[in-house]
Amino acid sequence: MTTVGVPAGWPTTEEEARAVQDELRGRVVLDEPGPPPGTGRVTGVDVAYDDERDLVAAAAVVLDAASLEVVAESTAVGRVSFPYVPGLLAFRELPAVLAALESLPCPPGLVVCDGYGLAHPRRFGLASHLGVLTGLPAIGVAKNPFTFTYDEPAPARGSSAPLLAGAEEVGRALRTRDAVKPVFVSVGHRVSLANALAHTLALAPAYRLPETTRRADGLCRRALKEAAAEEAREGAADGPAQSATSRQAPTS
DNA sequence: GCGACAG
DNA sequence: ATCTTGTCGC
Repeated sequence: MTTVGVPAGWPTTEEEARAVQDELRGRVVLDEPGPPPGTGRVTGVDVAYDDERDLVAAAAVVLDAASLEVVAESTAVGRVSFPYVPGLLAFRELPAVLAALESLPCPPGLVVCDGYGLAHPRRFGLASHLGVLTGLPAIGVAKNPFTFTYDEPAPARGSSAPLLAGAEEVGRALRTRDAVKPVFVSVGHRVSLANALAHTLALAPAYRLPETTRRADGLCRRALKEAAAEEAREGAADGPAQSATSRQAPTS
């Protein structure tokens, strides 16, 4: 069990949060290709909320990039530290995500986020922010185009089209399944766009979303339900504090 | 000013 | 994100 406290100096207001993004975006590294797709480890992170009970649960699931089998996983539960504001998602999700990542029993390798990296109003979305704070290579795979525009990619799996902010390409709309709505991939930190696309495709052999986000989504939802149940059980005394759990897949 | 808007 | 049953199709 680890603690999920809010990082020191975490912004309280939208103005502070935007100032943090403006200051940190200069630290994003864009000239590294990142780990080769299909090798090493890839970690998916996701967060689930219960605003009623002021609970947030994050999960980190480490997969073997070649087999897509789960190598390790961890969860972290805490209190909501920031409201959802378009463009400031990282301030709502990162405290719990960072806690989950820190409680992993092994290195995460490439981190795949549920959201955007460079495809962001100030070019500093969740995946870039996570990358800068942890130093880890990171990419963003989102389910919606946010405020960006794109032309429909060809229907075949693997085809993609530029995700545009005006005339600037901030990512790609990538088809992971034939004739199914594309996912929106953008670079986070220390990974090239070409590799971000290759990783995403390799992680989504059967479903629209990468296995990393599917596994992390399922795990954080379970963790949230358990936390809500415990909250009710304890009558919300001191609150179930903020904790994290992790486990390693058995080596057979 | 109004509407849109990752999760 | 979350509220939510069944249903159409491979």
